[in-house]
Amino acid sequence: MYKPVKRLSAEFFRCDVLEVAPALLGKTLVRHYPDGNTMQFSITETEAYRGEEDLACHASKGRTPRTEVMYMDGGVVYVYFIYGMYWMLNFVTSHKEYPCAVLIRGIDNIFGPGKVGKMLQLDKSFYGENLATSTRLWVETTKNEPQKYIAHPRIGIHYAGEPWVSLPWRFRIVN
DNA sequence: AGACTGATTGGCT
DNA sequence: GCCAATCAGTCTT
Repeated sequence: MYKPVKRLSAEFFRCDVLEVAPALLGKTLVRHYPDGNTMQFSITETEAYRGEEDLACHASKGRTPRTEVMYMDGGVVYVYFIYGMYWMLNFVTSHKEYPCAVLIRGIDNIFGPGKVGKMLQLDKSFYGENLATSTRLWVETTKNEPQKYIAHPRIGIHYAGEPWVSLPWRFRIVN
C-alpha cells in the first residue's frame, strides 16, 4: 500500500535521543545543493549523544558557543568542524535545556561521518538549520517499514571512560 | 597570545 | 597498529 513521502516534523525530533537515533534508520535525507541538484540518501547508521552527564557528548563541558544549539528544542542541525578537515552532521533532539543530538554516521554506501559531511557539502552555515523549514536539508519518511538494526558501542570516544564507551548507543541497519 | 585536543580518514609500517 | 593532515573551539598563561 502506498504511503506518501513527507518531511519529518519538529515533533519527530522532540523525544528521547535513544528513540530518535534508531528511528532515523531507513529515513530519507534530502539535500538540495547550491547548483540546483537535489539528492536523496537513506540513513544507515546513527549515534546518540545524551545530555551533559554523557561524558562523550560535547555538551558534557557545558554550554559554550559551540554547543549552544544543542540546548535548543529538537529539530535543528548541529554541525561542527573537526580534525581540521571534516564537518559532522548532527540533529538536535529532545527539548530545550536537555542537550542531546544524533550523529549521522552513514548514508547509502557512505560509511563514516566525515565522508557524509563531505558528500553533503556541509559548512558552518548549517549550524542551527531548521529541519522543518529548510530548503536545502531535511529528512523525509519513506514508504518502507521500520528497519532492523543492531546497537553497538560508539566510536572514537575512548576519553569518556566507562560506562560511556561501552553503552550501545550506535545504531546500524542490518539486512 | 599560545598550547592542546578532537564524535576522522587514509596511508604506511 | 601507528601516525600525519589541519584548524576551530576551548583552556591555560
